[in-house]
Amino acid sequence: MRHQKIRNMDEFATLSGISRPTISKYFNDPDSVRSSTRDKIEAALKEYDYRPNIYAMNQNRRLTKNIGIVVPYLADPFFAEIARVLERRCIDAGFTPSLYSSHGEQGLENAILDTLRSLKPAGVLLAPLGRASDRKYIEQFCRDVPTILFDSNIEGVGAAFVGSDNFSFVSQTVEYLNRTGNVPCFFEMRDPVNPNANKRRHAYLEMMRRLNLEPHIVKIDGTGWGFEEIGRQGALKVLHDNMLPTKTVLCSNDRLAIGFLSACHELGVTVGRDETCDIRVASHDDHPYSRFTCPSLTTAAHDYESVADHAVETLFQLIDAGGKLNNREERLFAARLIMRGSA
Amino acid sequence: MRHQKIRNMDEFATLSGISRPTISKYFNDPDSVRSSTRDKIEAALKEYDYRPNIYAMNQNRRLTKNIGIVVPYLADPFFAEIARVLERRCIDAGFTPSLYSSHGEQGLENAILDTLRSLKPAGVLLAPLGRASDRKYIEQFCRDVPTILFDSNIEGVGAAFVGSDNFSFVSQTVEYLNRTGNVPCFFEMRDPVNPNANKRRHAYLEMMRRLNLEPHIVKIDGTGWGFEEIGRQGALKVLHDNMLPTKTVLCSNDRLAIGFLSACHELGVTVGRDETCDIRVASHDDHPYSRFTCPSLTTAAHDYESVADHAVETLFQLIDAGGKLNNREERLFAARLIMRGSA
DNA sequence: ATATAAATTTAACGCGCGTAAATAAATGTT
DNA sequence: AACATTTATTTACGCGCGTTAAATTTATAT
Repeated sequence: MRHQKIRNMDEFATLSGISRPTISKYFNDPDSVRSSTRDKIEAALKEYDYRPNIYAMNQNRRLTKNIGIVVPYLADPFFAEIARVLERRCIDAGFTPSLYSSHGEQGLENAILDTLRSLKPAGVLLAPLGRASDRKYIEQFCRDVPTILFDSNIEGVGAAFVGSDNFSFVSQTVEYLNRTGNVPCFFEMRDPVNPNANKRRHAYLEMMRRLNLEPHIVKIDGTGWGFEEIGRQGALKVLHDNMLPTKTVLCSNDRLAIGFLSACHELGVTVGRDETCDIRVASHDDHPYSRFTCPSLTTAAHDYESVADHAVETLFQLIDAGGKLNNREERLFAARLIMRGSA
Repeated sequence: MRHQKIRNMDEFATLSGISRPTISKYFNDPDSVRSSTRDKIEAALKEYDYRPNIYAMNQNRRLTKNIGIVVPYLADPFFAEIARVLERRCIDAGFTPSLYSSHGEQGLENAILDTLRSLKPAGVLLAPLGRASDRKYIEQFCRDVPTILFDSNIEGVGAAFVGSDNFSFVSQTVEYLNRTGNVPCFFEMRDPVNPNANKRRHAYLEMMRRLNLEPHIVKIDGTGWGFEEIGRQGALKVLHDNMLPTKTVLCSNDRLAIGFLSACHELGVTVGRDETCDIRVASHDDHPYSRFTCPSLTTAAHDYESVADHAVETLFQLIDAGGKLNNREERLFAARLIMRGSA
């Protein structure tokens, strides 16, 4: 590699002995040029280490190769994990993903959408805040930019939705808990930020109805995205007041359950499927830390890979179709029950 | 707000009654224009909702307003948290941060640096992979792009380093553990990826020497960034073989400790500061989940805010200074001991 | 009222690349 | 070998904004 600095594509074209439009074509799709010229270009590329100016590239292009990925809360390892898979898929497909976290704030979510708008991305994968989202703002954004919603649905917004089937989660845990012991009560936040929480509550009620059992819902206070602490405080209160309606607790999500288990330990309440234990606790999401809780958490796992794959695939279809799909697909993936120590 | 679409700055200039160069000046620094014209521009901005094309903006500018933030592993809530604070600081200062995770892979770290290079950022905040980093690659990058290293130092690379003082972490935990009970052994991975791990081991050995105590280091196998599982497997083995040299365990970091506690629970080994407990466990980092382990984890906390503030401040100085600082400062922040249930 | 400084306007060029049309060359087919 | 087809070259324009220099207007100070 020579240390000669190359200013622009013209210079590189001269040095590689290929015309500039062909070089341009190569960078937009290496397979679009004859293999012999491709070899020449790549040889020169090794020799001179030239990279086209991305700003100049994108300014005059119909569509950039950028993809925006937006999650509501990146400090939640669940979103970090799914973002990781999404990023990888985009890179493999030749796109340049950029990752954004709304940090649970509506203002930031809107600001991110503004930023994305000016990035002129080929498409966007958006997991909205949920109840805290500015629906109209997102709606307008989705009209302008090809967007797939994931994780948390907003009815009718975006070209498609890809997520997990909350009924599949809850039906499996309820069925399992009921079959292997006593009836579960449902432990959740009073005002959940995420619409999945509502779907899960409804699924619980529906399952209990089908099984001809009386449902019990335990609602705890707290706002924001610090679910573990909220779950812990709620559990401390419920356990202390002896207000648990049943000896089996089904938490709406793993992060609440992590807090719940922490409270149990603090109060000396033993948790496990063992007969000698005081209570059982189960949950949903298969959070990356759920296998390291004490005891390890029985939960229902997202099909991360499928959700990510299908979201990205749908986005690529959307991009290929020019930004519009005929009908708004809502694709839900089933959960997988993970039996561990806690229930 | 009228729904008229504005194509470019020229059009917006006409509509707002201000000349284009002045509009351009305004977007580069609103305070650089007279307040009366600023008012006119901002009135028109509300009316027409125009945003300059960022690609056209950046292509012909010496320096963009972009700042790159790179962390080794975003699924680790510690990095997610510090990234959150860094992002916020950059936004508040009028910059546009973009976040990248190396996902523990050298290839990806290098690819991210390539991407950043073509983004022509004003500056970069880089937490390198550590031992897995391609030193020469990073060195070359830092020569071309104003870069501040944080969390994990590479001697002589980058314009400055901002991180935590590992000796401060370990000295406090060792002193505390020794004072309140028996001597701690040091639990760590055999081949740690992060240079902080080595500093912590040395700090442990030094502290034990000062206290005239015999050091014991327990090294466990495992590679990669799945520290919890590595800690768990290591602990299962050590506990099963009864190879723990002392009844107090000081883990190199919280993620290992989370795995350790999980193993203890599985094997029925009780953990806590209480006399009746089998062992005590402490650690370092004050990981976001360390307060929710069972029992909650005694640990030494990073001064997140100070590290983030100082890293960003130093970067801004670096940018103002035109990309070069006279001497490479290495700034370390002290830890704060957090006493919880585990030790 | 005048001198001076500061801000704005006008006019124009350049940045690096996308893209299109016409032409030329290479490759494939019979 | 003649033809059709694919691929590359030449030429030229445009994208939207940064930036500069000179001319002009406006604000501030004397």
